[in-house]
Amino acid sequence: MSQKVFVSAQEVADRAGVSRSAVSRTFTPGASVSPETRRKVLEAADALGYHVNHLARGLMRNESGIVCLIVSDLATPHRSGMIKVLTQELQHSGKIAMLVNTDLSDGSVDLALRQAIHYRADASIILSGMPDKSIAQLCLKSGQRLVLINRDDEQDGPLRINLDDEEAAGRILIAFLRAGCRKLAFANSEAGTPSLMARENGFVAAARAHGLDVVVERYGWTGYESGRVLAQRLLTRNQRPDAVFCATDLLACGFMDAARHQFSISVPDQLCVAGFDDIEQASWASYQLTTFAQPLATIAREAVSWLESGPVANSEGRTSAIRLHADLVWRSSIRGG
Amino acid sequence: MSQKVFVSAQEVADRAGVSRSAVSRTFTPGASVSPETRRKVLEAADALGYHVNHLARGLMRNESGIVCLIVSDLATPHRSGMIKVLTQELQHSGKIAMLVNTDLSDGSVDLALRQAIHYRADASIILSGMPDKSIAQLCLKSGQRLVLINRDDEQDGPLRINLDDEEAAGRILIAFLRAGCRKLAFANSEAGTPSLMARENGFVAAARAHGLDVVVERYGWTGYESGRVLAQRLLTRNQRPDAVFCATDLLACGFMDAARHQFSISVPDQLCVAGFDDIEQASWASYQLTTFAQPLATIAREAVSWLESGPVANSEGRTSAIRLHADLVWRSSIRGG
DNA sequence: GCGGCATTTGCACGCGATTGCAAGGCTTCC
DNA sequence: GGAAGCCTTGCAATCGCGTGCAAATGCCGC
Repeated sequence: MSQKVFVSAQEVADRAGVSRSAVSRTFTPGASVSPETRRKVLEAADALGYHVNHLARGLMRNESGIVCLIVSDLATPHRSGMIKVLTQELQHSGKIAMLVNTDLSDGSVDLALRQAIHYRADASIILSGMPDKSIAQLCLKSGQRLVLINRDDEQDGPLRINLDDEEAAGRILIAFLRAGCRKLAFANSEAGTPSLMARENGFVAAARAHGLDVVVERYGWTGYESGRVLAQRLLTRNQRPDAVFCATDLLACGFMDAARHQFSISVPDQLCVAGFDDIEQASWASYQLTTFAQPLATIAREAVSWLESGPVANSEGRTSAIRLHADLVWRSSIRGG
Repeated sequence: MSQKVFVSAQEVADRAGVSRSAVSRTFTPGASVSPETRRKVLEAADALGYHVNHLARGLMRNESGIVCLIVSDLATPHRSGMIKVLTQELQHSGKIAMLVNTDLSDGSVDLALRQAIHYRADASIILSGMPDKSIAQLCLKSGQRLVLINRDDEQDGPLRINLDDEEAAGRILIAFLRAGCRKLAFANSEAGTPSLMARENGFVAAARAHGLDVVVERYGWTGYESGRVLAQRLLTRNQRPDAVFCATDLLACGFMDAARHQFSISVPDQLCVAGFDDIEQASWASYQLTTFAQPLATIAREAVSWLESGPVANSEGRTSAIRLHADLVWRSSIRGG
């Protein structure tokens, strides 16, 4: 194997008997090159295995084609599903994803984020519960476009994509009522992110509108284990709930497991359960969880097409916001249907 | 907000009253700069909000700091867990991850991969079942370092990290025998990746060594649904198995669910089940699956430290291979213990 | 045959950084 | 005091590419 690995535009130019500019123009859409020259260049490029160096191109164009995904709870079913559709959509539009994992607590997060900025990423998509607005600020100040998914930062500039959590909460309440439930509970984590709180508040408000109270319990991180603890707390009360809306499918799975295996409560006969996200596990036979599906494909498409719309039209801080509808996926964790 | 977004080294140099080289050297570890100059530079840099442009640096140094993660089945619990630890480890060592999703079947995969190469990624880590060796070849030819995880390509150059699948299969056989099982089955997908086949072959061989036969069934993709189908096929046989080793936890979950909810078979009383990977769901109360834990942290550490060891010492194709041990995680899907 | 016009091509500069080389400053020692 | 040697520093070349500008080419109509 030769020591010299990459071919430069100069070498292609030499072989094709044209100038280096001609090579550059051949690979620049919309540039003025004659068919004949283009043919010669492409031929030489192919023979030499030439490819445009994106580092150099990004340097010149001042636009790298890199989109930075800033993610916490990476391994969670919902988040990984989101990453999957986002990377697909990005690749589809010729961009490439850089991944910044914000799970760690040491300084490496900050470091990686700065890294991403130093690579002059064109944009960042934040799917992180991290309440730290400074990240977003940093991205904006670096001239990146910014997409916030399921966060509700009151900020100018970014595209904000959210679900109509309150409305969904109202719908699930109706479903509980139809099933004959009256002793309502809401199981939440302590994360306190806007979407989680919207679900909680929407549920409580809807119940109140029907003259009903909701027992709200919050605990820990938004995961399976927290669901179990929440079940422990809610199912040992004097007035045991007969319906619980969990802020997340993961919580719901933990909740159901504790209810069944620990308290021998039958779902949905004695207890109706609903979740949110429609992760894969919600459809598993052991859960059959009624839940709300996040429109992942739509979210990804909206996000990427907004990014593609170019860095223009940014009328000095005009905020764009998209509010999407979450479909109710009906399964057997609620009676009736 | 001003139009000019980024500060260049020149501006820092001007403000600090030094030359551009001094600025560069200040941000290059090991370069020769006097404490006094360094102080002035850092001060100016801080005031102006200067950061090294990694695109330009990568261009000069011919090493970008980018590591490309080539992944299929991104949203799978095991894969997303792998990605999580890898990104953490990479960030920890000052590198940044680019994500290429190989799930799509259209040309965008190839495109994204080439993209990654065009960004002059220093290395690629392949966690993809994709049997396409050409990807690996392409990476190597581009002068990248390459890490293959749980694949067994017979190739020179890359670091290959594998588990001792056969040995693990032997251990689980012993567990089944201890539980009194004699009618053994193996549930596999049709993916046919080396590690899956190693588990199958190892299990069959170990059984044969004990004078026992194994019913092997393969179906579809390595996911929950396939597990259900496999259960359907294996549990309707005349001689119903009393122990099944599933090539993957996801298969095992589907298998258990079908066994319980569709065939009303009690696990582990009437059927012992084991899986592989130790995904989060394996520990959920509904499954309590006995399985093998992939040493994710170790894999990530080995991979990244090998990458850090630099592009040297590549004695023209010397292959490095690491074989790791998978710990058996004992839960209640097998009798006894 | 020639001027006018549109298209193509090459030159040369710039993007933002790294780095070899040589000049300059300082200490040290004879 | 002066030569030797080390540490700093600036100059200038380089990395691979994009692009404005002017020269060159080709085509058309008169």
